[in-house]
Formats: sequence, structure tokens, C-alpha cells
Amino acid sequence: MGAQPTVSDVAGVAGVSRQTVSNVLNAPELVRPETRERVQEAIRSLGYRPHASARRLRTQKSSTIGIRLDPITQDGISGSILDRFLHALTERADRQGLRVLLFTAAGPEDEIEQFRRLSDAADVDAFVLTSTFNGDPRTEWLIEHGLPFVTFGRPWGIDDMTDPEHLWVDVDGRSGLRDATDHLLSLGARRIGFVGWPLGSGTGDDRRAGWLEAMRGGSGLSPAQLRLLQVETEDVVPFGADAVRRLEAQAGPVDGVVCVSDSLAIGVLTVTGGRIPVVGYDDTPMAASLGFSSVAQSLDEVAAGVLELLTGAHGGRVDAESDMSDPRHRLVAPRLVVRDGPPLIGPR
Amino acid sequence: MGAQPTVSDVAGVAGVSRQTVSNVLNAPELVRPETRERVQEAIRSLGYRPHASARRLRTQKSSTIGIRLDPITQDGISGSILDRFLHALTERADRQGLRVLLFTAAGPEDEIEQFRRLSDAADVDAFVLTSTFNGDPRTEWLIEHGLPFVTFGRPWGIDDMTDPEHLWVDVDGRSGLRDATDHLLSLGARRIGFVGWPLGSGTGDDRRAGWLEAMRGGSGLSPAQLRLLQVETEDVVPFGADAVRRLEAQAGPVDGVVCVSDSLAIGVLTVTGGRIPVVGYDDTPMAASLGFSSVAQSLDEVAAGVLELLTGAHGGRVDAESDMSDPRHRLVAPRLVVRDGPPLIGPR
DNA sequence: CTGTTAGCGCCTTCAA
DNA sequence: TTGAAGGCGCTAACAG
Repeated sequence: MGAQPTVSDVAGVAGVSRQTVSNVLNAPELVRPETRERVQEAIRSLGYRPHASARRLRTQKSSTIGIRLDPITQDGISGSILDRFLHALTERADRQGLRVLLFTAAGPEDEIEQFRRLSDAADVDAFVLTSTFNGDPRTEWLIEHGLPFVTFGRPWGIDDMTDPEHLWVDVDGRSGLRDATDHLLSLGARRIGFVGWPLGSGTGDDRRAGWLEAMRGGSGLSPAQLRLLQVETEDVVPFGADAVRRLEAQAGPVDGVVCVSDSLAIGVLTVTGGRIPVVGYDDTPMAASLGFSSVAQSLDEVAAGVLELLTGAHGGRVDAESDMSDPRHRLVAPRLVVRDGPPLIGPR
Repeated sequence: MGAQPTVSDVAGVAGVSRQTVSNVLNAPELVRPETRERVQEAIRSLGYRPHASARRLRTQKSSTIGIRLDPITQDGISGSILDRFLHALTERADRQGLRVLLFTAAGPEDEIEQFRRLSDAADVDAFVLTSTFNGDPRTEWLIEHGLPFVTFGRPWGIDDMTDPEHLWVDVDGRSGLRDATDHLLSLGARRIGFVGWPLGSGTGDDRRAGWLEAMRGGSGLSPAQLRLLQVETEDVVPFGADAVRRLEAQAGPVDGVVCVSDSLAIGVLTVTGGRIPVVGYDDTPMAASLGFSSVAQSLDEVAAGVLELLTGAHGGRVDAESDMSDPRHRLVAPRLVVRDGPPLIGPR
């Protein structure tokens, strides 16, 4: 707990100048192995650790990325996603010598104010954004102000989608739903319903498209029939129950249901139980607990992608070398987790 | 994104020296109102913001608190707790000019290594610990090394419990379970079962004690009968189902069940449905979604307590003024959230 | 390969 | 009440 040793202390013990110590730390190849070893020995024996603030002041970079903690996780079933993403991000960031700093904001405008605060104070030198939405003002502001950032989630506005300044990582929900639907088809189901979010949410529409693709290819149903097999509702458990009732009312009995989220899948299951297979999305702990299939996102891959994009873009913008595979975004493939047997939940 | 202005720039514009600017920021009362106003105007017009690292280097404090993100949230139903706590903590910390830095660790030993790393580098000057357990080595290490910290969760070891160095905030689970049980008693139930965790977890035992107290007072059952009305199991949904079956096998039909967690309550509900009232603990989103009663912890109060203890203890250790109410810990009262009507879930 | 010199932006003496 | 130095711990230039 006493005063931490400084480079001077290390230099003294090793019998070199402060600068040499700094070199051992930041450019070891410049120092003769013999000297280097001596310095490292001194570092070890003193328990020296560079003072982060001093280094940051000197280098003018905080090596810290800021991420906003979303306000109270809506329905909350999928709240654990951010949690798991954060964990993966923190762990991987740490390996690269980056820190993760949290902040909160009341809304997009306030979040922008936080961007300003944190970057002006040099507390943070890059941001990670989650839950992007159509016409998101945050990305525009960040681009305008030249602050590095990566979003977890595609920019769904048409223009932004191809903005070379906008780096993003996302999960390929379409392929996830396609897999889920194909799975049910392979089980012999044909009349597979889709319970989705209201039209207009990029993410929801993308997932719906996956269901539609698979159904077109493998169900043998007409477009008119397919139209009847989908319903939309807000992401709340009991609404999932209502939705599947509506679905069967308008389209007749179904063989299976794929849902845009685990929340809705739970709602559906309270009505259908083990009668027909139901697939959710996100593979939340609830899916595992209650025993239904779900599409799992690899948050670890997402976190890895985010960091690669961030460090690749750091300072030198996008790395010219890796130009072959478009280095400005990553689309991570999700994985269907199949759970057999009747779920633990069902109608009374 | 040009270079941020510095105190010198502000001083130049305001026509004063750098120190005066610094004074306006850190000790405004020392500066004549007239000058102060002029300086503040300059700050505003330049958009000046103090450089966090420079300040930290100079003051030798990071104004940052570190918190570990627990490894993959176990069963995960209650994972959102940390999430909500983090949110509250970040928000309140921000108001006091404190930042929240995340880190991860593979286990207690590794976490201690992270403590060392973060404090040696002056990245963090206090820690918040969650999920404390019996004989936790982390608190001991922190005390030994004189690092400020507060735990969310009581130290369950007998010795540590009263260690004046150990600041903690916890939720009074005992009173929460007492309330839950009293509620069921007031509904006319008498044979109320308890589904808990295996003996030896401080938190679990504390909650069980609340159930026992209420039952002793209001159920009119004998100690022998009460003994039969409790079962223990790991915190996994399907185990909750098994547990309540065991419970009724050994004690006969029950009138109601209170559980040590929402996870177990969900498991219980898959067996009992709306037949008898069931109460969970944590008031997770699942409780709200599926419609059963649960004991809610006020994570915001916990966060507030943690910060008070931390800033109170900062530097000057515990504040001598507030000696009347023991300032070394806080026990926050939880609140029973009653949900009427049959839950959305039940046996098939 | 190593040492010297000069700040990064801020705040805390101490004088004026 | 304001101004003039000095230095927190580190690293980027340049010399040697």
C-alpha cells in the first residue's frame, strides 16, 4: 500500500536511465537483451506497475472504451444478452490492454451528451453502441465528430447501411430463423407459424425474412397461406400467448411456431405446451430452463468482432491490408440450440 | 475533433492566469464573482473540459470504482440482478463524479490479481464486490492491503461480520421471506412450504429463517411439522419442480409455497400452477411476465448505500459525525410484490 | 543501444 | 484575490 515505485525507482535499481526502463516496457527490441533482463528483474522485485493516468496523459489516449448500460431492460427476458456481451467484451478488451467504462443515459440525446463529456475529458477514446435503431442520431453525431465507434447491430437506415465510416457487427438473424424453420420442416412440420415484432424494426423484419425464405423453399404453401401464418406483437410474454391464439384463429391449426424472441416463445408455450414444437430466439437462460429450442447468438464472437473493428480503425482508420474481406463490418452466424422432449411449461 | 482547449487557453481568453481558472473549477469561493463569471464564460465559449487523466495524475486519485462482472450468470434467471445493480450504481456514481470500470476474473484468486493490477496502476481506487461467500479471501486481501471497498452482501463468516474494516450493504432477505409468508398466512394458508437452497449458504439460510419466524408466529404448526415443510435444492428451474413434489410427498398437501428464488418458484409453478399461491424472490422479469408474486430488492437503494459507504470511507475512513447510526453497513428492506390471479404457467 | 531533455494538463504550494 | 513556479509519472524526440 506504500507509494508505488516509479520508473525512476526501477532505473535506480537496474542502474540504467528512466528512458531505458520505458523502452523495455514499450519497445523491448530496442534494448540489449542483457540490459532488458536486468531491468525486468528490477521491475519484478519492486513490483513496479506503470501509472495508467500518467501514461494516458503522455500518450494522449485513454485506451478505454465506453459503453452505455441500457435503461431498465424492457421485458427483461433478453436483458441477460447485454450482460453476456459486456462480459465477453470486457474480457477480450482486457487482453488487449483496453478498459471498459460504463455510463448511463436517459435517451439518445442524453447519450450524445455523454459522448461529448467522456471524449472531451479524454476519459474514453472509442464507443460501443448497442440497440441501434432506424435513423439513429447517435452514429451520425459520432461520425461528424470523428469519434471511433462500433455498433452491435446494423444501421437499418438505407443510407447509413453502406456508410464507410460506420463500423458494425451484427448477428445474422435471418439465417438463424431460416435454420430454425428448416429444423421444424425437417421434423415434418409444414404449417409453421411466425410470431414476430411489429413491422418496421430492422432486426425483427430481418428475422421474419429468414422464416419466410425457409417456408417458401420447403413448406409448399402458397404466398396467401404464408401471409396468414404470421402475426405481430410487442415483446411481452403474455402477448405471445394472445398472438398464437390469433394465429390459429386466422390460419387454422399450426404444426410448429418460430418466434422472434424467447419472451414471445414463452408466451406461445403457455398456450401450446408440448403439442407442437416452438423455437425462440436468443437462447436465454429461460429457454434452457424451460426446455425449448432457441437460436443462440455467439456474443463472444460479436465482442471479438467489435474489438477487431475498433482496434483496426484506431488511429489509422481501417487497416488497408485486410481489404479483401470487407473490414468494415462482421455478420456473425447464430446457432440453433435444439432441445428435445416436451418443455417444462404448457397450458393448464 | 481539433485539440481540446486547456486551462491555458481558457486563461488566455478570460485574461487571467491558469491557476485562477483552476480555482474557479475547484474552489470557486476563492475567486471574485466578477472574475469567476468571466472565466466561466470563457469555459463555455471554448467548450473547455478538464482532462481527466491529467487531473488524476495530479491528484493521485482515479475517482473510479472497479467492479467485476461475474462469470456466466449461473442459472441466469437472476442474472439481471447484477445488471440492474450495475445500472443503478453507474448512474449514482456518475452524479458524484465517479466512474465505473469493469473487469472480469476467473475466480477469487484471479480476482485478487485484478485488484492488484488495477490498484497498482492507479486505474481504480475502490472496489465493489458482489456475491460474497463464506470465508471469502477477497475481503481479507483488500483489508490487508488497505484498499477501500464495499461488498453487496454480508460477510457470512462470523468473525468478519463485525470487522470494522468491512463495509457492506445487503438486503434483509429474512424480513422479505417473513413478509411473503405472512402474506400467505393472511390469505388463510397454514401449511406453507419452503423451497430453499442447500444449508450453509448465508443468504439462503437467512431467507429460510424469515419463513420460519413467520410460521412459528402464525401457522400454529409444531416444530416437527415445520421441519417437514422445508426442502433444499440447487437453484435450477427443474429442480424446483422436483423439490415441491418431494415436499408434498413428505409433508402432505400444502397451502402455499415460498421460495428462496424465482428460479425455484418457476419450477414449483410448473407443478402447482394456480392451485396454491407461490412466492418467489428477486422479482425478476420472469415473475412479472409469468404473473407470480415475488420479493423485490431495491437495487437502487443498495447502490446508494454502497456509494455512501464508499465516499464516506474515502480517505478519511468512516465519517465521525454520522456515528449514531452505525455507518459501516446498511440493511435494505425488500418489498413484496403481490400478483393476483393465476399465473401464466402451470402443470399440463 | 543508452542517456538527456522536454513536456502532456492539471493542481498545490507560496508570494505578491 | 491573483500570479509564478514546480512537479505528479510517463514517453517521444533527439543526442551521445
